[in-house]
Amino acid sequence: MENLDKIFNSFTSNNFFKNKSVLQSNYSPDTIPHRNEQVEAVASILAPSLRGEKASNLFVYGKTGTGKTLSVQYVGNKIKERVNEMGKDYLKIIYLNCKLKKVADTEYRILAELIHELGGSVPATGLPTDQVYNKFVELIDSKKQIILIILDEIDQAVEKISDGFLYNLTRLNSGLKNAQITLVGISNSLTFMDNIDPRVRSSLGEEEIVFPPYNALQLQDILHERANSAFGEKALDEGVIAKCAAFAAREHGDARRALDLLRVAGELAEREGSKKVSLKHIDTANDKIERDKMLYVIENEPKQFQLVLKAITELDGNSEEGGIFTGDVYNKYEEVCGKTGNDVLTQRRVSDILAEFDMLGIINTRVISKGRQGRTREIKLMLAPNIKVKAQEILNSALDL
DNA sequence: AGGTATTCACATGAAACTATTCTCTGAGTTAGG
DNA sequence: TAACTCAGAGAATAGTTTCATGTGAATACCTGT
Repeated sequence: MENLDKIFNSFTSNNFFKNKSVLQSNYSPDTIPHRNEQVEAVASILAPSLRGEKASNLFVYGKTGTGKTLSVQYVGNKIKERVNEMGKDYLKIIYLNCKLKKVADTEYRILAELIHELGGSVPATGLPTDQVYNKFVELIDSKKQIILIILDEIDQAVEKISDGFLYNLTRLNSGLKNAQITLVGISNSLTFMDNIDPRVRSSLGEEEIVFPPYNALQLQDILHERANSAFGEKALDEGVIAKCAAFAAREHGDARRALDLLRVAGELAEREGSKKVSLKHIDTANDKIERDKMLYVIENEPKQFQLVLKAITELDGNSEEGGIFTGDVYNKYEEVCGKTGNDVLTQRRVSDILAEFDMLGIINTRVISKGRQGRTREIKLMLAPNIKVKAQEILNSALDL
């Protein structure tokens, strides 16, 4: 029991976290370093809504962790504040993350969510979509107002739904007498606009802003700023921030990643009861993040995928020299299916599953020709030994072995 | 020896099938007028 | 009578199978020296 005391003590006495929430991903800071240009651009595009006029639709691109969402929300809040100061209420801002499953991954659900945000309500199912549209129109057109709809991760939604829905949204304005809608789309994919209905492209992309990735120096600035309010004095070793920034810069300048890294490193140091975050903690944190991400993916993979992965992990290491090939995996996979009483998929499908694992980075494959022995994929399992052990445990319990 | 043709063991594509989830429609139900 | 609810028909979707075609190089088979 004295162990418990030790754990609790390290949390109460050694509080070098002044305010951990600053490092969490949903925290929104007062300033956004190195994004002045973009923030100003967003602001000037959306500014007309201050006067109750319709602003141009805006489309924002950029990789994850480049501050897109943050900047847009920031500007949105400022505008909203300003409008409230002026004592008006003709502006409504709705933020919707299209990636959230079960909330916004069908046209119907997105609309339902929008209506919900506006204070209306619709049944979870049962109504035809155009009626939901009508309800939505009715709701917003009841008075003169500007509706600013921010659709985050819009590429995810379109992938699932099709762009017809965006077309409908952009066309909605022409049927409105009082209200006007401004759409702000945020996309992680730079090529998103390329395969979209031209009509949608022209109306949604009236204005476009690209968010470039941060470089290592910029990441350092960001980290410094947040670290100052997150940690107590002298809680970080020399070079900790530089190292975090360097790690994240390697991953296309993902600031979120950098902050996660710093936070996890801090948590590790805290748990250890050490007074400072050292470089070593960063490495451990990096491993841990990587590991947790991998294991999370593996755990949530569909059963058949897990069966295939199980087959690969069994072959990995103990297989005779020369690597693992598709045929080997398939045989092993059949065996595993037999043991666990699962249906056996065709080789064709397993081939696709392998390709998907490749995409996820769980395995690495290369198509090689072995001459008379045919053509196949050479497969390498990309899990570090300690992760592999853990992964096998997860697979075994998921497959009741 | 040098050149061609075969052949293997899958890769890669397209289309069709299937089970599940969504959407829509109309009948039945409810409640207010 | 209008609004709501719900079951079932029909449409969309994801996961998978079937069928078809493609592929790189080791190996087999020629061919002429």
